[in-house]
Amino acid sequence: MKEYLKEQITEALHALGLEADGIDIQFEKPKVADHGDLSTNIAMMMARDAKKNPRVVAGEILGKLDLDPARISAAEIAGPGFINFRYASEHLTEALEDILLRGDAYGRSDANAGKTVNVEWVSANPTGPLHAGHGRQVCIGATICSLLEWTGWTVTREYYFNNAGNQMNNLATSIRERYLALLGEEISDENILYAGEYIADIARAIHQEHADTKRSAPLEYFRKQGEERCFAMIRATLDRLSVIHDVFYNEDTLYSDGKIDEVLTALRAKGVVYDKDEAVWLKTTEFGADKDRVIIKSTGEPTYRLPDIAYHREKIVRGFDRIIDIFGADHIATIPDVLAAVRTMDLRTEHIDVIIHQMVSFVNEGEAVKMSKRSGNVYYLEDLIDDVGIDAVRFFFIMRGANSHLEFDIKLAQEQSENNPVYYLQYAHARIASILRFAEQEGMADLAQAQLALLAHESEIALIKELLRFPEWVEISARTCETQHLCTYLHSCATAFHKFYHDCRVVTEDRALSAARIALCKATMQVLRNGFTIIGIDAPEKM
RNA sequence: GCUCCCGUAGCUCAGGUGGAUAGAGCAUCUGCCUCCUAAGCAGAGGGUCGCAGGUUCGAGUCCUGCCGGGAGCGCCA
Repeated sequence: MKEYLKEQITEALHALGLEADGIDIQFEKPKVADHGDLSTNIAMMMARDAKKNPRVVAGEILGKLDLDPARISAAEIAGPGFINFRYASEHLTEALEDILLRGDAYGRSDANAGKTVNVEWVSANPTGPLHAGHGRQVCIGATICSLLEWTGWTVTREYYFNNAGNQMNNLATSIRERYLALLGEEISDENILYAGEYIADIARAIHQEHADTKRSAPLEYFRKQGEERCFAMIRATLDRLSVIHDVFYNEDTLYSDGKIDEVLTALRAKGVVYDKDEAVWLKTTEFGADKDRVIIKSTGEPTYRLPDIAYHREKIVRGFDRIIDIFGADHIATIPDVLAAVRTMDLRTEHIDVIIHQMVSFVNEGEAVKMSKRSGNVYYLEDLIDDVGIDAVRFFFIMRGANSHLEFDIKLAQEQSENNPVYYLQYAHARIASILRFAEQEGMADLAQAQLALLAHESEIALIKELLRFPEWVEISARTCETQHLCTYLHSCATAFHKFYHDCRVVTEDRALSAARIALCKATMQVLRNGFTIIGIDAPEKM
C-alpha cells in the first residue's frame, strides 16, 4: 500500500513540476485514529523549496492524485500540512484473506533472500553453567536470528568459546582438588579457584565413574573433563530454552590451525606490534586507544585479544555478507581494538554490526540479588527458568531495548505470574482456541462462505488494521535488531483482539456474520502464533 | 580522569526513518460476567520527557555543555 501511494504521489509531484527524485516519501501511522490509517508529511517537506504554505502544497498534490477507490477511500489535508489516507474496506478484506492464505508464512519476506549472515552470541566460556544474567543475551540473540530469517537472511548461528588459557587451568585445578578431597586427601582452599557447587558435582561424577583411578591423572585430564561437563550444562540450559547454535567455534582450533601465528606474523609485518618487558604488545594507541595492550604475555601465552582478532579474521574470510556480534556491555572495550587490528590486515569490517546489551540486575522482594562467583553464590539461568518458566524468560529478556538496563524482578515474576505480560498475549491465543472449539461444537467451523465484508464493527476494523501491520513490524524489528518492537506490536494486537471479543460475539444465530468473525479469529490466531514462533514462546490452546 | 549506555507517570519501561493531544504494564480508585475463557474490557487520577542552550516550520527524538545512575579502562575474558 505504501509503495502504491509512493508511486501516485511521485507522479503528482512530477505533474506539479516539483523535484521529486531525491525525496523519500515517508508514511507513518497517525497516533490518533481520527487522522486516518496512513499519513505523509511530504507537503511539509516540499513547502520550503516551493516557498508556499504546506497546506497549499498539500492541496495541490491532492488535486493531482487519482487514487483507486478500492484501495483508498479518502484522502484529506490535516493539521499543519499532513495528507491523511484512509483504507478502503476492500483493502481490509483482501488483507484478511491474505493472512489466512499465507498462514504460517504470513509476515515472512524474501527481502534479503540469498544473503548470508553470521550471528555470534552467548559465547560463554565453559568454566561453569550460564548464570541468570546470560539469559538476556541468550534470548536477544535467538530472537534476532529468527527475525533475520523471517526477512530472508540465511543465518549461521555461532558460539565462540575460549577453551585455552589460564581460566581453564583454574577450572581443572579446582575440580582436581575437589576430587582429591573425595579420596580423603587434605586439600587447600587456595586451589579452589571456582567455588560453585557444580565443581563438586563434577568431581563426584568423576569419582562415581572412575573411583580413585584418576588420583594421579594429569591436570589436562581434569581440564578436559571440566570443559566437557561444563559445556554439557550450558547446552542443556540452551536446549531448555530452545536456543540452538549451528557452529561451536573454539579457541583451540585457532592454535591447531596455525591461525594465531598467521595473525601475529601479519600484524608484525604491518608494524603494529612490538616487544617490551618480555611481552608482545599491540599498538592500540594507533587505533585511538589510550594505551597499548599486551597480546602475548611474558609467559608466552596469548591474552584473549589475539585469538579474538584471529577469530574475527576467520569469520570475515569465511565470506558472510554480514556479521553480527552480540556482547554484553562488560565486553565493549575490546571491540574497537579487534576491528582496528583486523583492518590493518587489509580486511573490511563495514559489514560487521556489534550489538551491545546493557547489564541485567535481579531484584527479589525489593532487594538486589547479589552474585559473586568467588563465593559460589550464583543465581543460575537454570534457577531463573525454574522460578519463572521458559516463556517468561524468553519474553522478559527481549521486551526491553538492549541499550536499556534491565531490572528483572523475580518475586514479581514468581508471585504475580497472572499479571505477567507474556500471559496477556498467550491468553488471547488460548481464548481464540476456545472460541473455535465452541464454534465447531455449534457446527459453525465452515469458513467457505465467510463474507468478510460483513466485518464492519469499529472493533473488527481496528483489529484487521492491527493484523495487517504485522509484516511491517517484523521488518522493522529485524532491520533495527530491536526485539522490543515486536513485543510492543503483539501486545497491541492482543489488546485489539480482547476489545473485539468484548464488543462482538463471535458465535451467534447469524451464521454468515459468525463465519466472518471466525475467519477474523483465525487470522488473529495466526498472527499471534507467528509472532510467538519468532520469540520462541508457546502458543497454548488452553489456559 | 577518559570511553560507551541510560535518565519519560509512584514503580518497571515503550515511544522505527524528527511530526498532530507523550503511551503501556504494575500500583490506587470506579464500573462491566443468567452470554463463546473476567488471566478480559471500559473509565479516572497521576508528567517542568534530568537541567541549560542550539539546529528548524516543528525536538522525548538531532547537536553541545552540565548534573545524576550503570558498564568498561588488566600480562582476566
